[in-house]
Amino acid sequence: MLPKINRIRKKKDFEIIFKNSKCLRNSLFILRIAKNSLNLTRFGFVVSLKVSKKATVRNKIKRRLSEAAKMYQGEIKNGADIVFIALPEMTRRNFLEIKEAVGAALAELKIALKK
RNA sequence: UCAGCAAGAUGAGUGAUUGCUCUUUUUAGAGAGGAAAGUCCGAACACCAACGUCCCGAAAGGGGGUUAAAAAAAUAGCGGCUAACGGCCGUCCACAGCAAUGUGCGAGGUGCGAACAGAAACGGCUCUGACCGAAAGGUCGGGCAUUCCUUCACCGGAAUAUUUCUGCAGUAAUGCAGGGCUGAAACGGCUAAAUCCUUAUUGGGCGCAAGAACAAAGCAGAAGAUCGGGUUAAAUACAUCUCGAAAUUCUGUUAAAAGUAGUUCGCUUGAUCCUAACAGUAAUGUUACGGACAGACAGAUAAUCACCUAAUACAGAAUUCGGCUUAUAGUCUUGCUGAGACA
RNA sequence: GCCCCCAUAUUUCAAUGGAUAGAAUUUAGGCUUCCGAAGCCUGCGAUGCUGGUUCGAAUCCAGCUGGGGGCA
Repeated sequence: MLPKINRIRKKKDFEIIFKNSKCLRNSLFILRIAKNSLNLTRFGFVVSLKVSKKATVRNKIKRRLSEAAKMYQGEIKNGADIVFIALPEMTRRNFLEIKEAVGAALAELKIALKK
């Protein structure tokens, strides 16, 4: 799990990010990214009831996404809020596949941000 | 020994590395369940309301207490347990089963629904009184009241006075056995609801997003990353036009009230669990220099490896407890049934 | 998290516990027309699932499943 400071924790923050953020989508999840005024990278994870009815499954997806995000944390420039919205396809994938997908998505974003 | 059925228990452990939450702060310590689930019941606690209610006060008001009545709804042999319950335990009876055991169709009444068929499942039928008629039948009424027994109560039973036949048992209610008849259906007719009525008991509303404390941002102007729409040949390669939303930054000016954003409390040591002793058939209760005990708030309790093993299921605490219901791999225990073998 | 509601043809709605679950709409075929539309006729098509009560359940009772709403 990521420490508390690196998580997005307030409802207002989520609202701001959803209002003005860039969007990226693949088969596993939707990714939204926005700049923040802090000198930190923060992550948020959304797993709705539509993904799975079981709380254990939802928790597992959150933990896996969190772990994947943690591995790439160092490569991202500080000052970004990133939100992952999980899709139902998530339930059928293992950790390695999720990790690869997260890596690919973040790499694509890094190029976009540099320019 | 194998197979099956029923009931119950358990729901892994140790070490290392990395990471998270809380408490301590140098260290270290603690960290999901038997169902945490469904939200089907019952309580605690909190606020609100009302009063057949009490205390303080001159009053304003404050602090307790209760939920009487009515309505919705629930329960129902008898006795016990519990804070309470629609729950649990014991027991009687009835039913099911070879049995272990399970079920509760267990308060009282009405007898609705009933086309066809039928003597009969209620605009009917039977019994009975009066009148009309030769008869078949028709018309108008009655099926009450009293006494005794029984029940917490409502009710019910018996006699005056009656609901298929025979036999046996019984004071009786009724039970058992056999016969006859009816129909699609009856352990029926002698039955019977979860529908309707009555009685007794329970029963105010609302749920921790309850509720409490502290308490910012203000207003005007300017710039504006970025996002969305429009225009357009193209607006998701970049630059550029226009409208709207905007994190953030700068400047000026900011009295009170308020209780918003937010923060903190509520929040976890309690009708708690384990162990032992005693009381009790049991549910359960009492006692102990005894032991154990997650507390988050976009929400922690995880990942990897090794050893070990039968360890592969269902599944994630959210104010807290007591139940019920549903999901559940593997292992273990007890009882029963069937088959085979041996004595 | 706490508290509630709903489920009937493709869709929108009906239906005292009682005969084959009804109407509009959709859809298929036919009639009508030179061809369409409209109209007329005929057909297909449903009680979310599993049990229980009952002689009989869309309806009553219990448990699941799937949708939807309110409360900061």
